[in-house]
Amino acid sequence: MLFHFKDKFPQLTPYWDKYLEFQKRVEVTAKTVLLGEGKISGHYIFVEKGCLRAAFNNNGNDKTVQFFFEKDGLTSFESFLKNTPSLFTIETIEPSIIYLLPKTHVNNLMAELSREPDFLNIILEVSAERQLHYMHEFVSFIRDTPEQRYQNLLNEKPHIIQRVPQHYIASYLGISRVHLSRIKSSLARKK
Amino acid sequence: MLFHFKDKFPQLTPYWDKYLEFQKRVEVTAKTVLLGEGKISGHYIFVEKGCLRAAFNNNGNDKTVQFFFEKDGLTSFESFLKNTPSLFTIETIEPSIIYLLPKTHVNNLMAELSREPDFLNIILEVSAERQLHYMHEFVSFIRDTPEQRYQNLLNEKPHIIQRVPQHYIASYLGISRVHLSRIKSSLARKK
DNA sequence: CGCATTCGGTAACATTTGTTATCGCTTGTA
DNA sequence: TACAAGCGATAACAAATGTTACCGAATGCG
Repeated sequence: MLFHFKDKFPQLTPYWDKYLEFQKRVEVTAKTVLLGEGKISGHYIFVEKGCLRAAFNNNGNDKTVQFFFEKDGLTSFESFLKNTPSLFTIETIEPSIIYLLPKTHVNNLMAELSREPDFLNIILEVSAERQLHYMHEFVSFIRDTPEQRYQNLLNEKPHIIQRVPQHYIASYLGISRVHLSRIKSSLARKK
Repeated sequence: MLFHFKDKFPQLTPYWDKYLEFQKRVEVTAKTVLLGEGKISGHYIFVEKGCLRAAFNNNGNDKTVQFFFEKDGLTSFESFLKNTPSLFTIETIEPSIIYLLPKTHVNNLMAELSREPDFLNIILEVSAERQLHYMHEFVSFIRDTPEQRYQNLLNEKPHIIQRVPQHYIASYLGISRVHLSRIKSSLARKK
């Protein structure tokens, strides 16, 4: 779940701030697991500083699903919503500063927010955005070659490529580390 | 946008029925285009009988994104929401009976629905479902081989494989028609 | 009926991608 | 400092997948 509540919906700032006191600030090293695959998500996670990824283990192969950076908020959506074991591990890539808001408070916050007249529209907008995000990823797999997918990432989200170790990006693109390396050198040759 | 309003949320039936009179019933042959790629979506589409697909043209290659059957409701979500050109064509696969509800009425219906106390939760549930649908498709591309994706489809949505021409399924799986044919005969040999 | 069109199977060959192994560079740490 | 571990480039080979072409069956239509 990817919210940018404060920046995108300033009218909600008072709500958000009210729950600041319930957030637990933690500083963690790189590769710290914030939520293990199979565990039930119990917090909303807000990235103050650093960089995280959501990933899962597939027969010993580590597969990255998404990256998160400063000001991103997230949970393992399905797990958080339905109280089911998380399909993903959430772990830091860099040393990071994280705020954790326990689920009970998230629920209270939601209940309060639902009285805000704009809330329905905000929810619709946020939901639509997330839906379109995954839809575009999905369509890209049907439509594009791995090389094109890498170029798209380079054009649309260069910060990911700059900040994230390459083998994570390879698994995110659905290809092997070796092949991503080949794609890069092939693109360098073309120029 | 995939709603099963009537079946899943019986409390909304009166609203739905009230707008029945504004729906236009059409009977169309196979391969009828209901919404062209690049056009702006102006209707909510409900499938009474038959089978549709959403697809797009990629350098002359036809790529299928999703299939729809009886009781599915749909629009080109992004186009409908933002009044932007649709990324997808929506067309019939079989001769079909379709109900079309013009956008203005959809908006009115939404406005009325938003007064229903359950509506926020319903919207959340529907949105979450759709988000998870696309997320699972996306994860499947990262995780699974084409052969596994075909088997998943066979296990989870056999009606698609039974009803839809094979070359549409191939493009939906992100592979060539020839390769899907290979996968099928390889699976047949294994058994 | 006869014909064109659509659809799916198969083969041969080309290209892409994965796997394994090796190397060098960097970084963290004992 | 020295050593191990992580990371990325590259090569050689294997496997997966795409492309093109051809065939035959089914279907729709004159």
